[in-house]
Amino acid sequence: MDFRHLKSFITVAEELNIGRAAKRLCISQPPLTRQIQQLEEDVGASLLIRTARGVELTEAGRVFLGEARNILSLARLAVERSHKAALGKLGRIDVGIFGSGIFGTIPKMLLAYRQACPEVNVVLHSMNKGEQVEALRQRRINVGFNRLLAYEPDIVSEVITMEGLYLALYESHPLVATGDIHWRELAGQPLVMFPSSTRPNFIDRAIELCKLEGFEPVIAQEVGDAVYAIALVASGFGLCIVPESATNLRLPGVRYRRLVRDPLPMVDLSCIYRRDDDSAILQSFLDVGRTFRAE
Amino acid sequence: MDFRHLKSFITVAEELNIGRAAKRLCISQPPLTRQIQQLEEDVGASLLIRTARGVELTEAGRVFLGEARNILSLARLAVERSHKAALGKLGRIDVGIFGSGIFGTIPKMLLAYRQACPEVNVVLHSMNKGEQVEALRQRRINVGFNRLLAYEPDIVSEVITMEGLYLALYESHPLVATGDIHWRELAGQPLVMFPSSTRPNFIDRAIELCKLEGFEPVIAQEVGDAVYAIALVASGFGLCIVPESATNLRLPGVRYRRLVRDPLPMVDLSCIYRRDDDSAILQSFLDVGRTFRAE
DNA sequence: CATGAGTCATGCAAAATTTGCATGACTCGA
DNA sequence: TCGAGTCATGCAAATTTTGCATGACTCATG
Repeated sequence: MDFRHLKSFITVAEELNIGRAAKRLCISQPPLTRQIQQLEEDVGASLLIRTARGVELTEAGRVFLGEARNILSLARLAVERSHKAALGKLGRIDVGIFGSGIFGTIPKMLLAYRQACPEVNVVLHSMNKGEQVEALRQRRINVGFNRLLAYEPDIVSEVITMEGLYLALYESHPLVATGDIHWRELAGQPLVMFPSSTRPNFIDRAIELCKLEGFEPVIAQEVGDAVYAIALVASGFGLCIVPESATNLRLPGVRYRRLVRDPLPMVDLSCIYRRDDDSAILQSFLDVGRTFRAE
Repeated sequence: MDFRHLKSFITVAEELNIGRAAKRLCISQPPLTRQIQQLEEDVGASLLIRTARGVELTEAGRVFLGEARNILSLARLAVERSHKAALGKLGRIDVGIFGSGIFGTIPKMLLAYRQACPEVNVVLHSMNKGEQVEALRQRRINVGFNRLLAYEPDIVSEVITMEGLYLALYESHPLVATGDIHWRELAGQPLVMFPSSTRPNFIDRAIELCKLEGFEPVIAQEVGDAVYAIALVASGFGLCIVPESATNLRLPGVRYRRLVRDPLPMVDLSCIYRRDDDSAILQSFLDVGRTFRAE
């Protein structure tokens, strides 16, 4: 049994006449007759009733006709789906994402990817930078999002976007009255810092900038996640330096002001993946990510 | 693309080595290599990554592997289902049945058929004798159940069972006291008669027997259906001659007594079908019916 | 660093399969 | 009775598939 047999049988069943079916299939009648005979022998049942004016379907033939159509459409689907998989438009991608990554650019990018490749199942895994690198190596994720990654030989890091830094203040704080806030004004202010993940991290970067301005920051509290940090700001614990994307988290009693100095302090949002990963799905994902970088 | 390509690909995907797969398929390695190449060209995507130790699946290959397995199992199923259809064990059978046929032998037979051929969809249609013959000719039903069918050249009638006749009486009737009731005792009793369908019918038969006993029956009421007739008996309208199977209908206030004379009056329950219908489904249905006749 | 075992790919002739032509056997309506 | 139309079959030609020999390449190992 063969796809050719199925196609032939379907055509014969549609024409109810072997000669006409042969014409439609662009072969002559005898080979078509033989194909049907072979098929019947293979199936082990008579599929056609030969009459003087053509053929009729037996019950087995009617059943087989339906099945044959199913099989052929499934075959077409198989080719189509393989094609899509080869283009990275079908399958599954596991994405590592840090706690506060769900604000700002990343969800927009995921949404754009979903529209570009609706048949790819995107699975998000919450993990910090170190866990992402480990998970990439163990192939538990295909791609990760983080900031300030130290160089790793087997990992590629692509900057998706650079973000300015903002200060989160409780609304009764005197600095709220000003517009942009210069970094030096952080001197002496109690700061809530995050995250305490693999170095170099966001805290190191903030401390470094304070030193450049000539003061040691006052660290009121260290927490693991931006949401916790901003919640503490809301209850008056102190101020908090956050990347621009975190300002999308609106909590009552919290205001955000841009932090400035020369040069303007910024932090990257990057996409990381295995250097040896040439899978189409990763490529299609990165392609969407790169359109964001271009903006 | 054909089934051979799919089987080859599945084997290669299982072995991850073309040479070993070829051994399992009992062919040499070069033709298998070519089959995979053909398949890849047909699908329009690379399915395997050739390495020094064998092959790996690409993402398209993984997707195609799943689809190929689906297709092959569907193909096996197609053969199996056609086989079953050829044996009359799969499909649909439309059965014509008269109103009071749902008591007694017919439901037992339908149950037995359901167990014998669980994949045949049995569709019941309520219709009287004349409608059944018409529906058979128009192929709206495959088989019908009825009694006392007059000969029709294109219809075969097979007796499933012969049933004795019973008298339905309201419980306060004097004849309830006796055991079997002789036909002659019906003289002068008001009778509820059914059904008034195509002749010859059950009424004709009853009247004929009355005349043989030398009296004209007193017909209190004619109704179309046994259920109505027995309901009228329950409310004291009169007595009713019913086939044995109808005694399975128990209504409060109704008693049944066997009707006797010499020879014992009986009526057939028969199965009818088109003489030119040689479909396997009908045969499988009749086979079950015939086991009932044998009892 | 050379070697060798193992892999998949390819050229080519032989084998197997499929096709088309000619024709047969049969049915059915004019 | 005949003729047009159907499916079936014998046979040689065309096509496809196969196996053998061999090539190109990778990688572990001495």
